[in-house]
Amino acid sequence: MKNDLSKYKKTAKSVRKNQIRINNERRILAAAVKIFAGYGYQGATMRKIAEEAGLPKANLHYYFQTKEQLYRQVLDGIFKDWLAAANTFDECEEPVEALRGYIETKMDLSRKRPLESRIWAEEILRGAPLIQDQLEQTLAAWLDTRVKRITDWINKGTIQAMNPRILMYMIWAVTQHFADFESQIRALNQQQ
Amino acid sequence: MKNDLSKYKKTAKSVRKNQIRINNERRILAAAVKIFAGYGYQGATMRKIAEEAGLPKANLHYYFQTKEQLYRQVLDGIFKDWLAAANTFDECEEPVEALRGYIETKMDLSRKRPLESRIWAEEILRGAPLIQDQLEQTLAAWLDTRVKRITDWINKGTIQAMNPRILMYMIWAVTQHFADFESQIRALNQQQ
DNA sequence: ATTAATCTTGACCGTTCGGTCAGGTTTATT
DNA sequence: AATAAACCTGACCGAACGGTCAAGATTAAT
Repeated sequence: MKNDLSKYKKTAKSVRKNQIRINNERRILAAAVKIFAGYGYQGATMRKIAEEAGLPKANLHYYFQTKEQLYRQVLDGIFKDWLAAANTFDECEEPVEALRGYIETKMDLSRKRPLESRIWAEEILRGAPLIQDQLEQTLAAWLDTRVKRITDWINKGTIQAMNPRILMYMIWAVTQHFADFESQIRALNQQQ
Repeated sequence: MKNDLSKYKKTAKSVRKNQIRINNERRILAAAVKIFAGYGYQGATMRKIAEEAGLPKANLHYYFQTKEQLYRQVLDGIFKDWLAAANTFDECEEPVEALRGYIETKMDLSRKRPLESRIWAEEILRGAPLIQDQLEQTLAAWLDTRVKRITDWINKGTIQAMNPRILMYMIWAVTQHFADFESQIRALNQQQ
């Protein structure tokens, strides 16, 4: 098998991946993000990604065996960013500060990485065929602990009572909306 | 040209489209909504739509010359529903009632027609290649008049001051989120 | 310097796509 | 009953898709 990574463990030096591999994988992943965001999974073609990366198509298949594997790695990267941003929720004890910090971090993410937000949105739109497991396990667990935290605040009377789960959905909806629906917002803001 | 509709104007009876044509166009459009919503524009194939409609593929091309024309008609239908719902905004003089009515109508639309909402979302996600004109003209005009109405309320002191445009974006974001991200919400709600 | 591992790539393959078309069938008109 | 208009559809087409492969080029290890 060409891409069996165990071979890299033979020598001390190649414990880390070769620099060529690192560079090319990065280039391909960056190109894949652009193309997947612009055309969707089905609309994106290996040819377009190869052009964007400035490499021959066959070379992409050397580093990522299939289009689906490449797409999975893109999704994994997005999910990691998502979770990293999510942890800002725990940095403050005070509900106002915690929520404000989380919302600001999410807005920053939408502003700085709109392409990733759109890839995520399209995956969910299609029924989350590839990331349902991660949603039901990792993300659901993350949400549960935060829901409990908000519930504690409500019980202590620190904040007004409401459905914590719905609150989180609304925060996600609004913050991601500005990345996902950017073309609509730009069209509407344009005149005046 | 096979589908030149001017031929229907020859006789009094055929001023309206033939019943066969009406029925089949409806069947095809209904199937197209399901398939476009489930797979996206690129992922949807004429073969899948034909299967869903229970018709041979060649028959689809008899009523809709190209895949893009079929897609455009689907989008037009969605846009009309969208605008019809939007007009409930004007039914009340009171800001609280007007906004509540509008939000409820939008939520109803998300609940009853989630497929259409997802098709719209995907079109925007891809940069609105086919509906940019409608966004910049019809929808922008609609939004402008409502923004002015909200601004009037603010100036009269009837409601708290805020950015009316952003308010509308937030309403859209939250109401449509429950249709567009349904699979994520279902995955997260599932455990408890 | 030699060998082995890794990387590169043009050419190619089977499949599926949107779309066409000839020719038959059904429906409407006279 | 005859003619015309509308409808139907299996078979087919060129293009583009994801993916493969053999053979050469480059880099690393000895």
